[in-house]
Amino acid sequence: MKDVADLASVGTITVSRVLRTPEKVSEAKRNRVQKAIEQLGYVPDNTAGALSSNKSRVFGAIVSTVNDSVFAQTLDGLSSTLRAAGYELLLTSTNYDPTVEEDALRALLARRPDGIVLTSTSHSSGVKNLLKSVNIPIVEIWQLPSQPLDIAVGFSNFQAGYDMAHHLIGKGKKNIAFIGGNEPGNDRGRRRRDGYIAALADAKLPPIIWPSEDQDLPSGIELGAAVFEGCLKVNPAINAVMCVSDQVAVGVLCEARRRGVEVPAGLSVSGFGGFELAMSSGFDLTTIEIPGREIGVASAKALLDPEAARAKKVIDVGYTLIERGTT
Amino acid sequence: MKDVADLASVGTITVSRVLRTPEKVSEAKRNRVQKAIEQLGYVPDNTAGALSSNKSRVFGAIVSTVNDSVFAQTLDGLSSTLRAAGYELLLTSTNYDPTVEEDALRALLARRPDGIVLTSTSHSSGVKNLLKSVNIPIVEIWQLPSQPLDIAVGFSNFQAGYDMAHHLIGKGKKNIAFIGGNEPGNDRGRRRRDGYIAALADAKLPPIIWPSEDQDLPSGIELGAAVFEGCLKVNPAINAVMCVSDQVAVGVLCEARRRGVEVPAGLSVSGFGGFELAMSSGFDLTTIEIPGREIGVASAKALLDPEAARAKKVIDVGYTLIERGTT
DNA sequence: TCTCTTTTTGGTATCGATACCACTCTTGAT
DNA sequence: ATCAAGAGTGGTATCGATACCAAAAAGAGA
Repeated sequence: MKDVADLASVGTITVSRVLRTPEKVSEAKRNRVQKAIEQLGYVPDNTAGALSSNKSRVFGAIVSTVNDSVFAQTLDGLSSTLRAAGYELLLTSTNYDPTVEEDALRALLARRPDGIVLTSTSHSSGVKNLLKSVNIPIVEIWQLPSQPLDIAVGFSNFQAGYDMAHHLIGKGKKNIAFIGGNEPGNDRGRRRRDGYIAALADAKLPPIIWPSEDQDLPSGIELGAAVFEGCLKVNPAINAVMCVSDQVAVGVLCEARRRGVEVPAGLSVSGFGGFELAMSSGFDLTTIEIPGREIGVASAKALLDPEAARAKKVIDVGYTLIERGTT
Repeated sequence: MKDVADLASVGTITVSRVLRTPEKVSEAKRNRVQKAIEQLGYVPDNTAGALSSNKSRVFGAIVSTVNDSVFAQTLDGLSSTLRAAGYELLLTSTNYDPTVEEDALRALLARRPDGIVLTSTSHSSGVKNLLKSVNIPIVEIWQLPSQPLDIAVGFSNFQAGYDMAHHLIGKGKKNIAFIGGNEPGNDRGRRRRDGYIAALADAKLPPIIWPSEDQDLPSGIELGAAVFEGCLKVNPAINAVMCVSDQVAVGVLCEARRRGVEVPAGLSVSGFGGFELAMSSGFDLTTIEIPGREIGVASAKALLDPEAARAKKVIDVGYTLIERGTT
């Protein structure tokens, strides 16, 4: 930076100002400085800037997994929006292991981020203390927590589960099973299940949940395929399955086709998530679509302007129940 | 850090050593320091450490998209391995827009990363110059470049395309079409296509490629579904389609089922990628599986020990052709 | 016991930017 | 012509760690 300043015959502080607040520098000097930067191939050192200004221009994200298409969209929206504003994203994933969260957070805080995004909503006390001790915006995303730490961006999984169950009930189905939602560390699926239970209770229908907590079954598509043997055979009265995710629903649909089960006449199937596959022509799956990218964009905005976001506290991006051919 | 040092009655440098090289500090002082750290809830400031040591303990990644399940696995492997070694990952995605790469790289370099991972292999001269001017390990992943900038980790898309085409030829198919691979900015699909062309040339068969470069068609599952109208109707002799990705292949299979086309008797279908769906029970798709996570782990290792990696220069993780029911 | 090596420890300068304050130079109003 | 307000500019201290060097302590061999 000194070299640039010398070449342009200005003080170092002017170079700094050209980069951060160019409007406060006269045009003549600004041009001279910019030419010098170009000429020397100068790349500023943000680590130094972070130290002196106490602003790192970096945000941290702790996500449960990047390996999920709708999560990935969120990350995408987050990172693009932040980058457009001149910020960068420090990414850490916990792989749904809650014990990793505190370590990850500590490592993140050592980088002095200007804000943090978290995907989980239940935190250990160590995590809560760490978050309280730093004075930066904290954004919890996806599941809206009942007691937000600071700012929350997402939607209500409970309500989504309720709505979908209500939709199936409205189609005249009386024996509706809920499939999945018992993965440890993933409380979002559980909330949807709770919404389902509430909707059935309101309609005075008995809930059927499969698999039970203690059964160790594969998740995803394979779980859906296993439904026929594991669940429908045991309880043949079931004429609708509400799946915790689109992946599971696709598994059910594939297997239904193979077995010649008619959908939705013999069996209604619903999904959740707006997974690409569910939207494509092959399946025509009724599902709840979550605006994944929008969650990312909204949380980026919350990080960039925490005051405005704190005024709202909870930003509900909502969801859309998309009725298609499987119900 | 000064507070911690005072509380433990040692110099600040000793505190620093407890954190970075604990084996060089006597046990008594080490314990005292660690207790003081705990007691004060001290979180070290890595931005300051980065400035003085010229080592940021952060690596940068520029990926084309996070929104792809196999890519996501790579990111996952990368980030887990780095975090285990005490490093963090700064993530930037370009969304397949090559013009973004230079900007993203410049922003990344301002953070003084200790190394960089790139997914694309063709770079603008500005990017190349920037990379040359910094003296840190550069790892290009997925597609193995013919002229690696520094270190490369991946596999040969050309060879994978060749092998799959060879497999189909071995099944007695004579009219094999290649579907997809023309998305701008994604040269990996193009390489697979080139491998396909080479294999067909070796077998003295004419290549059929759809859609052509100038056709603007949706990609992914929908492209597969469009094959029947757009391609097979025009050229009914085609009895095998080799798809650029599993997504496209799944689209073909769905549509084939609907139309009652027998697979593989009437039409062989192959995919690429090892997308979860292709491995699950519903489709039984012949595909090429890429060890996505392993690419991430291997590139993390290359970043952490660049000398060992540079000795090899190119790390080929290979792929596996998985023959299933669709061919 | 003494010397010599090795280990452990601390003081001070330093990394590269920005904050803060002070100063100069405009500009426009009186 | 004089003054006030504001814009533009630069000097210097500072952020919080580590590098480098020197000194002290501990151990080893005679």
